[in-house]
Amino acid sequence: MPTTPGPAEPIEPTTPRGRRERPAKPALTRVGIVATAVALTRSEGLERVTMRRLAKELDTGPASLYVYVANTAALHAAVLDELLGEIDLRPARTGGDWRERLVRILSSYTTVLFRNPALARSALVTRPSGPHYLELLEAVLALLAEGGVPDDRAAWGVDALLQFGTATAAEQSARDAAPHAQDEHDALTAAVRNASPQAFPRLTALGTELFTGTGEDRLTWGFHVLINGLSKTARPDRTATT
Amino acid sequence: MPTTPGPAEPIEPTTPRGRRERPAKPALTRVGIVATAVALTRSEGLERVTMRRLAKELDTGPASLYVYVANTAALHAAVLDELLGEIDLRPARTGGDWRERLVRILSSYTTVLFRNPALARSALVTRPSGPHYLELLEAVLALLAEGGVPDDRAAWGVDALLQFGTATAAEQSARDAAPHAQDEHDALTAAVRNASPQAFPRLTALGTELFTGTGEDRLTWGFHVLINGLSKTARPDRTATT
DNA sequence: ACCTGAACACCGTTCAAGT
DNA sequence: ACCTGAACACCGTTCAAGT
Repeated sequence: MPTTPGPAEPIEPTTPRGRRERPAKPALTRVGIVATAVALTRSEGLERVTMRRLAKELDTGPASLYVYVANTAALHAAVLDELLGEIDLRPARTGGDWRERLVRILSSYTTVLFRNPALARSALVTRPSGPHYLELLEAVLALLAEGGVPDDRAAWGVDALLQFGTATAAEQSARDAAPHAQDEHDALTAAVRNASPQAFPRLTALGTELFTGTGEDRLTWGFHVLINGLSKTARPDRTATT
Repeated sequence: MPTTPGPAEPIEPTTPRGRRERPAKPALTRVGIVATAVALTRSEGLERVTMRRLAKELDTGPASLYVYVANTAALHAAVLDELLGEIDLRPARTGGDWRERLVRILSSYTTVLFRNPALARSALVTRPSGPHYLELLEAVLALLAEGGVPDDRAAWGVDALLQFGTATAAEQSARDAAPHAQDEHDALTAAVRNASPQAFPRLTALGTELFTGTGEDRLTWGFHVLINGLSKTARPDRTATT
C-alpha cells in the first residue's frame, strides 16, 4: 500500500515523482475535449454527450467548455468528423465495377452512422466540414467521375447519395433507440391492414409488400436507384452548366 | 359589469347563463390536446410544443397530458399527421405527365415540412401512420402504378421518395432555424476552397459547383433522379417478388 | 376512478465575479 | 487574461397522494 488516500481523493495514485498518474484532470484543450466526447459517444452514445455530462467527465463545470466549443451542435459535429475516420475508403482505389465500389463506400459511411443512433440525426442537421468528410466527398466524386457522370450532376449527386445514407441511418437507428419505435411500425402496418380497399386500392393491394426487406437490402437498392437515376437525369436548364 | 370577479379569476367573463365563455379551460380530451398542439406549432413552431409548454397552454400540469398522450414523440406525430392534411393531392387525379404530377405532390409534402423546421426532423424519426399519411402513400403509389413502375419497386420506392423530401426539409429547415447554420455552410465552402488540389483533385475541381442551385431546384431534380432510377433498377433477387 | 402536485433527474447557455 | 460558480430558464416523465 504505497499511499494512504484521504477521503477527498480515494482513487488517485501518484507516480514516484508525486505527479498524478490517472489523467483525471488534464489541462482543458479543444482536442482533449473532443477526444473525451468521442470516447463518451462510443461508450454511451451521442445522446449522453451533453455539455453538462462532458464537463462532469472532465471534472469541470459546463461553462468552461464554452471557451473551446461554440455550442452543443459544434461539439457533435466534431465528434462526427472524428468517427467518419472509420469509413473504409479503399474501394475508391481498387479495380472493379465503379457502381459496386461506390455503394461499398456509401454503405461504410452509413454503417458508421448506424452504430451511433443520434449521430445520424445530428449529421442531417449540421453538415460536417472536417477532413474526414472531405475525404469522403473526394472518394465519391472520384468514382462518379470514373463512371462518366457529368460534373454538374456529380456535384449535386454526391449530396443526394450521402443524404440518403444519413437519412436511412437516422430513421433505422431511431427504431433501435426509442422503446416505442416498434409500436409505431406496427401502427403503420395495422393502419395499412385496416385501410379500406375502396379508399386505398393501391395501398391495400401492396399490403405487407411495403414493409418487406432488410434495412441493408433497401439501403443498397436505394443507392443503386440514385446512381442509375443520376446517369439518366440532366440538371434543370435554369442553372448554368459549367 | 355582470359579475365582480375575485382576484383568483380576473379575466373570466360569463355568459348570461353563467357559463364560462372564453374556452380557457375546456375539458381535456386527446382531440383538444392535439388541436392546441397544432395551433401552438403554427404560432411558435414544433420546438415550443413541449409537454410542459402545452400543459401551460391548457391551464393544467404536464402530468395530466400523459393520460391522453403516451409521450412527446407521439404528440409530435399526431401534430404531423394533422398538418399533412394541407398537402395538395389533386395532381393525383388530373391528367398530364405522371412524373410531373408525382413531383408536384412530393413537393407539396416537402413544402408542408419546410414550414415547420422541427417537424421534418420528427417525421424522420417517428414515421406517421395517420389518415393523411395514408392518403399521401396512396396518391404516390397510384402515380407510380400509372407510370408502369413494377409493384415491388413501387413498394420500396414510395419510402425512398418521401424520405428524400423529409430529409431535404429537415436539412434546409435547420439552416433557417439555427443561428450558426450559415457559419457551418461557410465552414464547408471554406474547407473546400482551402483544400489541396493534390489531395482533393475532384473536390477542388468542382469547387463552388457543389453548392450551386436553389433548394427547390435541387429538390425537384432529386425527385426526378429517384423516379428515373426507380424505372431502371430491379430489386435484389434475395427478396421474393410478389 | 380519475387526475395532478410535486419531485426526480436532467438540459443549454450566460455572465458576474473570482483567480 | 483566463476560467468558472451559480443562476436563469427551461426539459420529460413518474408516482404518491389527493378528489
